[in-house]
Amino acid sequence: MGFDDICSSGLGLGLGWNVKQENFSQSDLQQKKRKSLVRDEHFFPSLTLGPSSDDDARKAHGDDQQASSVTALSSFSNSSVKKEGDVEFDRVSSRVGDEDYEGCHRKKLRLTKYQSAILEDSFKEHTTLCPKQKQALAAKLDLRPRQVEVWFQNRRARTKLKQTEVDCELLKKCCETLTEENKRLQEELQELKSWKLTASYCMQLPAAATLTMCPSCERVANGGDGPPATTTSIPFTIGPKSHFINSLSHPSAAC
DNA sequence: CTTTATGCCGCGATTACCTCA
DNA sequence: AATGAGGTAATCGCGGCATAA
Repeated sequence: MGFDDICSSGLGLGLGWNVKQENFSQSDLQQKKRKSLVRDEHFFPSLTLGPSSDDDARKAHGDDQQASSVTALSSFSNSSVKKEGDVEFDRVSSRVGDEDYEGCHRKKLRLTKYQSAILEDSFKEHTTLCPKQKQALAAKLDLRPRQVEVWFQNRRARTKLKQTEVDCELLKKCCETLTEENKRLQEELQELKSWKLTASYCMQLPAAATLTMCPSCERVANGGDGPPATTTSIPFTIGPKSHFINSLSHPSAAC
């Protein structure tokens, strides 16, 4: 990968979040729309009591993992009942969740392959969900909407983390390339400086003694012995940079 | 029009659980 | 069997935004 490749990769030094921020700004728009939706629509969380539905769902999905007791930890509580029918119901109940978990530590749900696959597919389509989509997805996967919401949040976080790592790597490479370039330019500058010294020294000497012949292209400058066939009337002048620098350091490689 | 209160949502940081080597 | 590491679901707290009063 060359320097140009790296620098044209669209990566800015501000850590290129362009794509993602686009996504988020879109989601912001969605969010704004959503907020107006929320007030007009009523979502009714699907409450299940006991683990049976979970088991059924897992059987139906051909799950190979043990059914967790998540449903048993569902948002069924006094506070939940009070807020049933409220849009905020699921979120509020889940945030009060720890108290609902019968005073025990939280259990951890392990998503099935089927659930993960569906969620992944959905994430590919849109990284954020409107309440309707969330509700539908939750119903489809037999999860609580809050769980779907959490999954999307964590998924976004993982994506961002991965992207950060990728950007970090690119920046590292970019830094290495620039360091190399800097080193090369420093060396070139040194050569130019040393040539300048040499040139100013030569200018102080008689032309005949110094300007004889370019060792590479064999062009003779004013030597004073009459013009040979290949002689030009142009004094030995500075050639193109590369020629000149090379002829100083590696005379044989010049021209 | 401005201010204040409220609700909703996403995010970052963190915790807690689970699996696997 | 014990254990440490890694993955990830779940929680907490905060800030931004929209809306109603």
